[in-house]
Amino acid sequence: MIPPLEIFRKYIKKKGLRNTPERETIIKEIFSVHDHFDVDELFLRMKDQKHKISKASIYRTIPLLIESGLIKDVFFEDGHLHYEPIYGHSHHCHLRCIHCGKVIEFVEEKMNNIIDRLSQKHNFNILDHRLDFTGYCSECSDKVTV
Amino acid sequence: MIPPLEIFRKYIKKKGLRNTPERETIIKEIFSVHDHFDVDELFLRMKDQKHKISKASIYRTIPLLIESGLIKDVFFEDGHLHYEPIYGHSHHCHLRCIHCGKVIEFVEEKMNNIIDRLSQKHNFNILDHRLDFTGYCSECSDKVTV
DNA sequence: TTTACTGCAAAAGGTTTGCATGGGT
DNA sequence: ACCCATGCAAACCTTTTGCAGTAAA
Repeated sequence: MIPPLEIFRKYIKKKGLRNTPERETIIKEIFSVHDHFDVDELFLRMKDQKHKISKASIYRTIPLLIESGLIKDVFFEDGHLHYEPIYGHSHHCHLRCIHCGKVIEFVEEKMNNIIDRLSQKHNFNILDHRLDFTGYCSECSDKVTV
Repeated sequence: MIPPLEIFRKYIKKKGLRNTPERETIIKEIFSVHDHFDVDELFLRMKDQKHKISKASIYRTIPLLIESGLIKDVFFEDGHLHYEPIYGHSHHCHLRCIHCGKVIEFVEEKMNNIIDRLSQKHNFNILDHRLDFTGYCSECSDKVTV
């Protein structure tokens, strides 16, 4: 598999932009963990590792990462977007506990059928989808017996 | 069917809060059209009808409308959340064109099966879900032949 | 050498909040 | 009468932007 950094370098070259150490550091940090992140968390993760990269650079890099297919925004919570790395990971959906915040990821095989059917019926060129479930996980549904 | 206003009045009473003309006006305006809205649009719709209700009141009312099951937030776009009335409407999903913004709503019957299966498998008490598709609609996929 | 990128700080834009007034119960 | 809700404006928070300096290509 082509590594994320290579994907990004090709994208940058195609766009006639410039690659920088800051951008590569951001990508390395994002792909060092397969997990959701928001801008502030990513900023702090890099700060912990003595990488002094400004939030402005993170904000300016994120659209490039989305357009190159490396990450995508997965949900809006606490007043801001949360992202996750998608390159190299199969498309998955989320099951999120609204009490403890735990997220379970799973792959829903039936989605392809649904997409085919919808594309035909509504004459849509479907490029992406998101399927998310919210509720209480096993531990929390005991605690929160409303 | 119990009207939205009645639902809200019951909710308010149960919570020991107070009902106000402002809140009722907001609910009437939201349910006068079955369509997505954001805070600013709602504010302007009411302004057009000479209802001088502040944005602060809208922002303070929205959580009550969500908790009482009248509306929910459906997607984040252009830097803010968009809502839609859900009370009295069957649960539906969205097919959204990323070029012209057109939204098609549809009901996906298979979701109940998926929910049952997931609830069992992950021992989750699933309360809500959202399934959204994005891509190009029939008109736009011609224009945007990348 | 050109000009895109960075960091900083200021600005912008949406949402929340403090406060005095008003109004539901 | 109590005290929750309102409107206003200020505060808040996340994101964007202007600018001067820096560094890819």
